[in-house]
Amino acid sequence: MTKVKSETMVQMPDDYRLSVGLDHRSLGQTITERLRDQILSNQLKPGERLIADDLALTFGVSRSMIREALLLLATEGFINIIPRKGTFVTQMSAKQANDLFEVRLLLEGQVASLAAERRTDENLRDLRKTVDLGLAAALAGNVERLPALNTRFHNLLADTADNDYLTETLSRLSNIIQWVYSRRIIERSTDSWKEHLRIVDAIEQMDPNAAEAAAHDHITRAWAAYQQPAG
Amino acid sequence: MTKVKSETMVQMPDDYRLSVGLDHRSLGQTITERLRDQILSNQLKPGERLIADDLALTFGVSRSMIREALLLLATEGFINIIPRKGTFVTQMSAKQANDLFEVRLLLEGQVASLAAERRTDENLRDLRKTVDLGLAAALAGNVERLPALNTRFHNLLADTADNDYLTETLSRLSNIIQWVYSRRIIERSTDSWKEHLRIVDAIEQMDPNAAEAAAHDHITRAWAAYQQPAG
DNA sequence: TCGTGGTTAACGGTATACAATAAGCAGTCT
DNA sequence: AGACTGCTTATTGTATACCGTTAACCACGA
Repeated sequence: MTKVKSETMVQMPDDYRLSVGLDHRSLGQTITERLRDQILSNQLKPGERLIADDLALTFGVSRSMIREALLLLATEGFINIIPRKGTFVTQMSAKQANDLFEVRLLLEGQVASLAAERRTDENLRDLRKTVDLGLAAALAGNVERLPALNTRFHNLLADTADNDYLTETLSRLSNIIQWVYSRRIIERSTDSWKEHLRIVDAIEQMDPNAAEAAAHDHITRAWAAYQQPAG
Repeated sequence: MTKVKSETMVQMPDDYRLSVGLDHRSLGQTITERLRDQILSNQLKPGERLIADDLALTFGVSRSMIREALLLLATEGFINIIPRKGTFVTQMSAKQANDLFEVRLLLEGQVASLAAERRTDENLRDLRKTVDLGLAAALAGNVERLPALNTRFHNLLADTADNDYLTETLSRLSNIIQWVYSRRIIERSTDSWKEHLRIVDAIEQMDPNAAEAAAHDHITRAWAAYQQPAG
């Protein structure tokens, strides 16, 4: 936005962003999100076939944008592109869900641990505020606010851990995790937020081991709930 | 971790693949690989701008395919798409390299640990064979074979750990790891393969903690070498 | 030296075309 | 009836042409 220093270098825009991968973009990105939302909200069901032309029509964009979105969603694991056969919403096997759980356990534990090492007072304040809101909402049965708060909490944790790659890796998985676990999230929301609280407590004490343990505990309980026969 | 039980679900093509995300496809995929190779081999240098039209011309494909490839490479972190400004080969800061190291340490440690728990005799045989080849090649100064063997070793480890998500997450990072660390890999190749050997020994004993420790040690040494002033 | 405005190259996105292929259907043969 | 065969159609993969928008460059004048 200010001066462009033209050096004898390979050309670089001066507001070059250090962040990993792509940043915000509009249409393709937007379509990706809208499609992902439809998958998350179960409007598009596992196993269902996605037809590019139809999607282009319903979203009112060109097929190029749909292709772009499908490609991205495939890298996130939401859909499965089988060349020349079609694109299908992913159906997760029990083994895959378990694999996902293992990875989540690992990553969230590390995030909590790093967050405990590196937190600032401001981080802590934000985390506390979010946990307060989340716990209150859970107790009040205010379920529609919970997913957003949950996402916020995990994003704050990631920020606090201050590792771009870890954050990106985890956030890549977190959408799909949310998808898999969603059917159980609501009914254990109060417990879940109490567990969040324990993580934040450990972070406040700057105790990495306790934070990691609390995160592991949280994920393990979520997993146990998920595995219980649906009721 | 064994059989997949097929449930009564929505329509599924009968050769539906269980794997995560997209599978093989040709052109876009091919272009992605070729571009990635050019980045890995430093033909395209960090900070360099990539112009879609030019790439389309030089690769002899349409801009659509280039866009597709660029999108994918951006998700892998090799390039950085800045809307309305351009696409640039990623330039990694010291902090980012460090972030990457932390994540790698975590993931490789977990892979080694799981591999130690779950290995079969066949896994072990394959790992040993690869390490033997790698160590021999390193000692013989046969450097051109090392990258492929290294990749093979890590792929075998991932297979042994038997967790699709972990494998995919790690492999997504491994390309870029290879890129970052490449300038130092060759000069410590013998040490590196001796460290691999220690990982395999621990896996043979099915000792997860030892395997994880050996993996951590390996990554930490690679990191230390990377950080030394270039010579 | 600093703006200021015009020009241009590249990008974001659309529309359209076409070959290749998978899937379904119709009819045929046994 | 059931299996085989070939036609038809829907959809994908890829290319191309096109246009509005914007960032970068350039020249000029104060």
